[in-house]
Amino acid sequence: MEIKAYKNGFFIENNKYFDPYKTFDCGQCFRFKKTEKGIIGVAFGRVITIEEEKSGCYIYGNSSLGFDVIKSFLDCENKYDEIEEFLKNDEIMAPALSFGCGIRILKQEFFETLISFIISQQNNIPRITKTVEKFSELFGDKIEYKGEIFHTFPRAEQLKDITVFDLEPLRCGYRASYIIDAIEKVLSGEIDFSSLKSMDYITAKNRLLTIKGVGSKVADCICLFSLGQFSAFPTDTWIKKAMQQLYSVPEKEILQKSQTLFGEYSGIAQQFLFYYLRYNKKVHKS
DNA sequence: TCCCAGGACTACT
DNA sequence: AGTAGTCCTGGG
Repeated sequence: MEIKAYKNGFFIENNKYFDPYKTFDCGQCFRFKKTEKGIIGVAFGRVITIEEEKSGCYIYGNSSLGFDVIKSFLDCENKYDEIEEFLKNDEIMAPALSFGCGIRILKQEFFETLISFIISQQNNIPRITKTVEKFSELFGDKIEYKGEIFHTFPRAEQLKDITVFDLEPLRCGYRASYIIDAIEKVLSGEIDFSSLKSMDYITAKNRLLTIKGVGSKVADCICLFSLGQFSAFPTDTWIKKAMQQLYSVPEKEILQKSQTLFGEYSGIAQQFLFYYLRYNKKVHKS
């Protein structure tokens, strides 16, 4: 997908394989919201807006955005037309692909993804959003943009010496101690983004599993949404039900089956399935 | 009041 | 090795 520098921002010409609303509303990120014109939120320490016009999308930041950063964030390199075409060979997936066409996998900041998806367990999206927002308010940097206050998601260094007590305002319950463990492991270098990025999917996932509160599902979310591991197939309760009912796969074989069905694009298939299920709650009863 | 929500841990067999 | 119970919290 082509992205061009335009004034002090960027422009993406109308493209059926980039729908900002679907992309930011398919559950992969928690810090963007709808506006009248498009989407606004915080990532990479900046306020980012995406506004849809007749000819395409304009992307701006409160301060200048690196071309490479935004290109990577929106996963401009991958060819979603080809990927979707490939996944459409599976007739069960086909309707989900048509329905969700335009979803892209965001490549998000590692630390934010790690903490956000720890918070996400046994939780619902509105509350996850609130908790992540509160976390940023408490520990991140304040940004004022067009009369509105935003907060960056804190870097690990900004969270030195915090305890579960400091997280009490989050009201995130037992997850607080998990967050503390994650912060400690990142600060000690035990969990290190650049080394994780250099690992293959399975090795990276296993390393992530050493963090308390990070199980298979959360680890897969981190692999997919921040490490660019598209083989990852986050299996939450919805996906579990769908795989059991649509593909008649026993629970234990879901991950394996995803690899044979979708291979290196498992993560993309997962997002389309998830988006489809959330809006067509057919496969909801056990 | 009880039950559950985009899981994971712990303590049992 | 595999699996129930349990865990914080807020909304229905």
